[in-house]
Amino acid sequence: MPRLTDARKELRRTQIAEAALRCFARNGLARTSIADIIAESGLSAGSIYAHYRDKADLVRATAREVLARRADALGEYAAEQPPPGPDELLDRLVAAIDPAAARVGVQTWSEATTDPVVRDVVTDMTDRMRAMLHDCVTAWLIEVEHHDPAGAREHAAPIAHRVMALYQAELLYAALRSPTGSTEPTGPTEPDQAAESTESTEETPS
Amino acid sequence: MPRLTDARKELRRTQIAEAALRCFARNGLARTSIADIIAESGLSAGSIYAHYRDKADLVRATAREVLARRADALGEYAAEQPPPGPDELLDRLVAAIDPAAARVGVQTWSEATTDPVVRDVVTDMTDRMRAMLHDCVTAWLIEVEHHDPAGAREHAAPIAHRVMALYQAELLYAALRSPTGSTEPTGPTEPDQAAESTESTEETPS
DNA sequence: AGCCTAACAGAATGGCTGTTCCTTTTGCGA
DNA sequence: TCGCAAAAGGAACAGCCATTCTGTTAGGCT
Repeated sequence: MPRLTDARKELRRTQIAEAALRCFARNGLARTSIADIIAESGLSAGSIYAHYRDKADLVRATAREVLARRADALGEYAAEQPPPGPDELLDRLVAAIDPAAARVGVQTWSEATTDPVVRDVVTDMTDRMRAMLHDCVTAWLIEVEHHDPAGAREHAAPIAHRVMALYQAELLYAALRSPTGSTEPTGPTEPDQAAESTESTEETPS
Repeated sequence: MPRLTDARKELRRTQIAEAALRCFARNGLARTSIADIIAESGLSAGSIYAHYRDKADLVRATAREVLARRADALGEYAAEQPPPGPDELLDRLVAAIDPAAARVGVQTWSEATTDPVVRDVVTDMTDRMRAMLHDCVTAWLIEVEHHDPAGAREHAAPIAHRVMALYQAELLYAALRSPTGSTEPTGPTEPDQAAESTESTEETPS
């Protein structure tokens, strides 16, 4: 094959990224192997490594994807006229949460704890979303609440901060509420039995 | 050695768990190998496996530990007289956040996404903390705000929910703000600067 | 249409990881 | 104090996993 056209190349990249996303949502970032992604995407190792430098690169790409999708949703809501108020905005954002994406989102936060690149992606996206919220709340204060335009932005800042925080908490709750990972999609592996309680307290009198 | 006395056994368990905690805070749950924990604790594989069934068991134990520590801090604040209001309670909780513990806490959330046992631990602890907040806010409403005792509990519920959510979001921010892990297996973690004062929002959450 | 090159498939590999096994040591009960 | 069994040490091991390599194929450019 010659160098693929940009459109086709991007198509393959998203094909891989979405397969990875499904795997991550199912089994978590750490417990997803390249073999899993190969099985899920229907491609091969060679193909994947032709499009992503390594696994960390793929993780970063999906992290960007998940966060960007969220930011897009927010931007959509925030651009409406008249500008929605903070409570309504939060309600809409929460209602639009996709459990699978929420799981991967939380995993992304964890990854950000360790990987500086992912951390920057997360903080950038968070700041961007907060800025959009800030704009929206400011517009709402002025246009709907008839707040004094002079101090509106300043007044809106803590509100935007709070909406962002509450949204992220709801994201966490959605991730925890949704069912835990299933077995692998293909392959005859025995279903892993969940470990029983593992705490100490040996009551054996021996 | 015969079966160790209970006190000594628990001592070894916490010695291992705290070494693991440092490793997790430094490199993350997934990137921490048993070899790392061996090096950090100064013990051996045989010793570790005498006290914990496997790595997952150790992870679960540290997850419990981290969350329990947080719940204890909350319980301490909430038991004060007169009962602190939601804003002050949140400020205190946020000020008491330890960056290393916050990192491991976020990693715990991620693990809860995949491991049903950890998920139950996280949800149980979250519910317990929320219940404590609920009690505290109820007492505050009645004793400080002179709210009608009849509907106080009902009125306090959404407030407690919000405080919990805002606290968890601040935990996330602390985890992202703190420096990313080093590669050195150095011993004690140096305390990072605590979060600045969180501006109190204009009013109690509606 | 035809070539040329990069995408792709799939096996090979080497390093690392969790866990176990066996030996040595040592704390505790008697 | 003595002895024993459990705990600690640490090497060994088996399996997995990310990545690479070698052909093979097929898409775009001329």
